[in-house]
Amino acid sequence: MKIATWNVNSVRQRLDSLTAWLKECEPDIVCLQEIKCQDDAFPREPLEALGYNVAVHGQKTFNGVALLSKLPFDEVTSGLDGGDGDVQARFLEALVSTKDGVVRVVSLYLPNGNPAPGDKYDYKLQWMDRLAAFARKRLALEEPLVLAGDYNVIPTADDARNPDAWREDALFLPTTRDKFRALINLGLTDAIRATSDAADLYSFWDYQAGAWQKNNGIRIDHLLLSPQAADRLTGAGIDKHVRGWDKPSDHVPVYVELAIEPR
DNA sequence: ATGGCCAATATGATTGGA
Repeated sequence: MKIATWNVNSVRQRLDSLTAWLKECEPDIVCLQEIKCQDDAFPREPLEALGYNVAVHGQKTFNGVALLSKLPFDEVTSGLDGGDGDVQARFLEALVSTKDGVVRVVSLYLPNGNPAPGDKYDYKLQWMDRLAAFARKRLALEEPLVLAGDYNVIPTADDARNPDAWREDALFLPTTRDKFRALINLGLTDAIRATSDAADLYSFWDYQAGAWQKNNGIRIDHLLLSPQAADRLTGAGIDKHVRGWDKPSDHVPVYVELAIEPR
C-alpha cells in the first residue's frame, strides 16, 4: 500500500492540483496539512468521488489537518495529548484494517517555531516533547505505524541546499535537530533516508526569491515508520514535479510504499 | 532567507508561513 503526505497550503486553493495528483499517484492513504479551513468548508465530495473516506480536523484561517483513505477508518482521533488548552489543529490519528492487519497513520503539522528564541519556539519544543511521548506510547503497541507530515525540521545539513542560511532558523537550530533525532532514536525510521542517500532531496521551496528556479529547497516533510512498518518498506519518493504545476503549494507530496495488501 | 510570494480575513492592510 502507498501512504503519502502533503502540506497543501489551503486545500480549497489546491483542489484541482490535489485531485490531479491523486489520480496520478493513486495513494491508499493521504495525510494533508495546512488545509486552512473549518471542517464544514472542506471539499469532501470531490475527494469522496475519487473513492476516499475523509477525516478532517479543521481550523479557521490557519493550520488544519486531514486524512484521506481508500480503506474505511476504524478509529479517528484528533489532537495530540498533553495540550492543556492548545487549540491549534495540528494532529489527526487513524486506524485502518488491511488484509495484513491494522495500520496506524498520523497526519501531523509540527509548529514552525519562528522567531526563535521566543514563545513560538517554546511552543514548538513543547509540541516535539508531546509528540515523542505519543510515539513512545504507540511504539509499545508494536503495530505498523506511519507518523507523516510537515515536521518543520531540517534534520541535517544534507537536507538543505544552503544550510548556512538556516543556522539561526527554528527549523534548523541545534535544539530542534536534537529533539527530532531523539524522536527517531525511539525506534523510528525516516523512510526517505532509508531508501536513498541522494543529495538534493527536498520537499519545500519558498515562493520567494526564485527558490524553486534555483532549487534552493529544504527537506522538512517526513514519514517516520515504526519497526513493524519499516520491515515492510519497499520504496519511498518525493513528487518534486508537482512544485512546477500551476498555482503550486510551496510543499510537494512525499510517499512510502509498504508491502501490506490493502484488502 | 530575501529583491522577487502566497493565503485568509468583514479585505484593500495585517498576520502567518518557512
